[in-house]
Amino acid sequence: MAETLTATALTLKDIAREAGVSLATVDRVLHNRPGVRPDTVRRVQAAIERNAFQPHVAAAELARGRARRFAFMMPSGPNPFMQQIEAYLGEMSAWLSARRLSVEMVATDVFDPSVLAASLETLSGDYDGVAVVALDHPGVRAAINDLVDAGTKVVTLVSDVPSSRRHHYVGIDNIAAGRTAGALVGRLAGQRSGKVAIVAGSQGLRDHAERIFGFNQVMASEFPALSVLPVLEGRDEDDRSEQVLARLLGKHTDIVGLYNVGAGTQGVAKALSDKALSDAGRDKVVFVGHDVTVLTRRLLLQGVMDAAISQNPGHEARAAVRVLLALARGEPILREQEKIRIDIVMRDNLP
Amino acid sequence: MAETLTATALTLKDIAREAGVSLATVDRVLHNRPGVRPDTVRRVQAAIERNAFQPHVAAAELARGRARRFAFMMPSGPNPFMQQIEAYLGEMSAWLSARRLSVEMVATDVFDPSVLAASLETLSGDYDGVAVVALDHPGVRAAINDLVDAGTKVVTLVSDVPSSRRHHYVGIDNIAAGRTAGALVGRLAGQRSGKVAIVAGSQGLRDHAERIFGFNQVMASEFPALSVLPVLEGRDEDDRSEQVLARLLGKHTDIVGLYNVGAGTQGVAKALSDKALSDAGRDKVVFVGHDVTVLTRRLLLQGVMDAAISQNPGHEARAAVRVLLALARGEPILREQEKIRIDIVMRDNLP
DNA sequence: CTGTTAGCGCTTTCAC
DNA sequence: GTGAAAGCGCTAACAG
Repeated sequence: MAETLTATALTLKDIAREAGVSLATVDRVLHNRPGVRPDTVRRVQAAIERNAFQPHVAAAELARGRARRFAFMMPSGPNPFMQQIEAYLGEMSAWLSARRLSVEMVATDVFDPSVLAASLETLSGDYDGVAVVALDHPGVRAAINDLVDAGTKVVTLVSDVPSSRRHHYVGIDNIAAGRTAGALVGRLAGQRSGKVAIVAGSQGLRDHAERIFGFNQVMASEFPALSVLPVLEGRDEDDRSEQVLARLLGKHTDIVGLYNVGAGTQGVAKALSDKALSDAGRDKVVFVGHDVTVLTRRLLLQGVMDAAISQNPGHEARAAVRVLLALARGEPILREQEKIRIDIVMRDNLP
Repeated sequence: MAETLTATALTLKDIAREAGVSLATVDRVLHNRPGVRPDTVRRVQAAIERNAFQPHVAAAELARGRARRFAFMMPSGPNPFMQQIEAYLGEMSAWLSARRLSVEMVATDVFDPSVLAASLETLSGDYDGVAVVALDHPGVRAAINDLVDAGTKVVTLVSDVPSSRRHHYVGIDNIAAGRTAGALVGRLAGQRSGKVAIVAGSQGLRDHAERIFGFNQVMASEFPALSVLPVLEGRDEDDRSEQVLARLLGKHTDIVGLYNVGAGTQGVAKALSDKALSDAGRDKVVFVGHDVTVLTRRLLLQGVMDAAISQNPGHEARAAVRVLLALARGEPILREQEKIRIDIVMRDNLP
């Protein structure tokens, strides 16, 4: 009826006694440090495993004594989603300082590869870990690899550079996110047939490109009654997004669905509601976008937007910190815990 | 350009010096222990605040030395969702023992209030914290309050007893979950009109009742073309769920949507697919249920089920442990982190 | 290659 | 009321 989960509370000293060696030797084996004879290693490891020994993290942390410094390299400029991540990092400050951790925010132009690469290089040596919203570009990849080679733990955040040797990626699977968006547009359009528009920031951004890829995949295979129009690029800006979309809506009268891949949501919504006014009787265009911000929350509540595909910014902020910490300490990463899910947010499950 | 989040690393000793008292006194003030003159308290508090002092958790944990024991009281019997929670607790075992925490699983008949209350009473005194999947009943409420009065930290899990003095609830807002289900059934049904069926375990269960309430709310206000049939009760059992649903499907030929509130999914799916065979040409019934299990995952992939409303069992398990730990240590709870979201899971965003 | 030892920053007796 | 001092279980520097 009652089942216990836990090893008994042994200490290094117990293991040392059992293996017939000193504390220091056990410590060396525990951290695979050199300078121990192979069969001493085996003897100690046997004792450790036999007892399922887990060193007490609090004691280790205290003894190590060193404060750890992490840097977060974020896009400069006003991106509401990034601001949310920064805000959640701010909320962790008590948690951080109770663990003698510091995180510093570094703003840079992440869209210019050479600027981003240069900024990354300046971080070298000063930090135990770096989280970076990265652009997938050879220069950036090299900068990341340099950091890694210098012993810094590197985590890519939101946007990945899979070809680099970064230790971990904290963010969603953007292809799956695009597929999810496609399924939603298709399903919510019901029996209707017609055209579907896509507004993206730029197809040069890896995450946008991947989302579009996933979206098209689903549309092509599952919703033959809907045809996808060529991708519009709004550079994540409101004005430009509004213009390009308004023009498209003018040209095609049978648009039933819209996928907004990036930001520029304000402009997209504007173009859409202008159209709604002009063709009163008709069914509303199904509108799916990304991320829950002050704006998208309002649009969802108003029924202008039907669903937002979202990655929880609070979770991303905390996961990035926890992963960097685990990497720095040499602890295992709880993959299940740190995985970022693709959330579907509609009016009734707004967080 | 670079903004730092963190207090400088002061120690108790620094505060003691600054306030002109000893370590012990600062410690007493820090934990509002008695035996300190009021104005000494003020002086010390001033120093603490002036420096935004945060005691080092690792040092505190180490010095306290005591291992903490938590109990999880879970329903006996094979409920896949509960089994997932237990499995995720199991995965935490290394994490737990590295912190000298133990969690014990206690199975009991949570559906019988007197049995549950009695089981809770037996826990008194032995544990620092208890997480319980609770039935909302006066006897259970009293048992929870007794535990709280005895100094045990109590967290309700998945199913709440809001009228008790439990310290925290780890679970979703079931009314909102029901509303989300309603919105999905309604939206996915498209332009169709017809009837909608509900299969629940029992309307006596608080979470089921709340979900149904939310579901009906949305149906009534937003989908006038759909009419909801009286709730079927399947006791969360496959056979019974299949029978009652099959009968209903036979009686009404115009059922376009189905909401399965609890378990018994296997039976529900069976009844549904039998019907699908019999009326080939017609549109499939929109089927929305709860939780991602081996079974619902398969049904989603097969397209039998359209969406699952889900609460992340891994997150719930970890949140319950973290909340109990924070309560036991007297640390603040990160509400944002511990909040359980209502996930909408469709085929393409299966976790 | 291995052992000894001095802390890390708190908590907790036990004296005063 | 308040303070002094002995650890908690590790790590790291130094000795051997």
